[in-house]
Amino acid sequence: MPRTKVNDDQLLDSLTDVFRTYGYEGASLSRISKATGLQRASLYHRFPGGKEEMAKAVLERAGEWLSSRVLAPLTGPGKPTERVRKMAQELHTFYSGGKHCCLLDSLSFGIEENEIKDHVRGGMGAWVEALAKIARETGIPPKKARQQAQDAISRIQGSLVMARVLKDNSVFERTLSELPTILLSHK
Amino acid sequence: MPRTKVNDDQLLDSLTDVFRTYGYEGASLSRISKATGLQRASLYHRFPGGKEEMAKAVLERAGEWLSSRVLAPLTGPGKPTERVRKMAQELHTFYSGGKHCCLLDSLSFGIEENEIKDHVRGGMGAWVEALAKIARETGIPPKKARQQAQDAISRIQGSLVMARVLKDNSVFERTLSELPTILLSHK
DNA sequence: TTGACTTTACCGAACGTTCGGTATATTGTG
DNA sequence: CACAATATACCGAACGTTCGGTAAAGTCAA
Repeated sequence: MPRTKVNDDQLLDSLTDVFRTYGYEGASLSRISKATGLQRASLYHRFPGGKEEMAKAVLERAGEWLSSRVLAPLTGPGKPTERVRKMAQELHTFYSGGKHCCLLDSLSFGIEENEIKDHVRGGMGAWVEALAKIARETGIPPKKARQQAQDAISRIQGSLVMARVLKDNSVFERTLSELPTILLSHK
Repeated sequence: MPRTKVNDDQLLDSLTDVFRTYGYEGASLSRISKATGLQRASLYHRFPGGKEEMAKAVLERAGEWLSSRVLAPLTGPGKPTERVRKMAQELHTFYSGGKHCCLLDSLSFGIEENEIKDHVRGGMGAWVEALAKIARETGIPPKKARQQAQDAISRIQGSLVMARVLKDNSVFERTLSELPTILLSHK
């Protein structure tokens, strides 16, 4: 069989880039075609379900990425503080130092309630839960642990918004460096 | 001459709603037409410059709103803590308790660098500066004051994102209630 | 007061372009 | 050849925008 022009991983990389930059609606097939180097029909060959299937595949892989790289360090060995610092490192890579938008934000923007939004909601919910868990492990009461987990993610999301609006990723960088304090403070 | 079907204020209200929900690209003339009750051609009578002029008018008014209602209390009478609490109240109204997106976020999403994005950037910059100023007034060193101002806005933006994704405004509500602490902490 | 004239607000229809999606043809490899 | 992968050409619908025209309110001379 003829060699694929781009392999699945490269394809999903490009798709992820378009979806997180433009959102679901804004990710037109023209933009996707240009970003991937494949014509419309080729895209429909790889994703018979069209744009929605592309978005779901992107979300699927991002979810695996979140689990295996961002959340996994939280349950690994080492002191909790050190584990959170490790997560911050992974987040720095994931968001390219604040230059990228969050897929969970982009893909939930400007669309009606649907499966994609459900998927996104589930992803963020899992993230909150994972952060709350490690906070509880350090002896923080459940309710407070949950609040600090929410605050941590809220600050990550907010700093990414500020980075995009202000074209300045300094708040994002500082937020990541303060993550252990934000999440594990016993005050 | 004939009566206007909707006055300028009502018109801008509807426009604001569409732009902050769908972003610039996502705010199609069809959606705008439906939201305002005016046909496409009528919209071009009110805004000869088209969609871009509509967005600029919306931003203009939002900027005035920000200055007169959100930022003004910060320079008014009363203890700093009380003034920040007042701003939080206004923000609660502005964002309808977290049910609305932030226009600065929506309108800077998914578009290339242009006048609108400049306008948005200026608005957020002014907001940061106003918050940093009141923090400095309480004796917080300039650098730390600026960081706390950034954190305050970062948390507001992030909690609005979370409210949209999770369909739960509790983080937003709590963030507003903690604003005085976030902004004016001397720790 | 009347009727002609101007101004203003709005609308229906159409412009060329792009949208998401598809049917068909071409290409390249086993 | 068989068959997967990509490309070409096209579809109806929606995009932002423009144009010609209609109806209502204001102006003003007769």
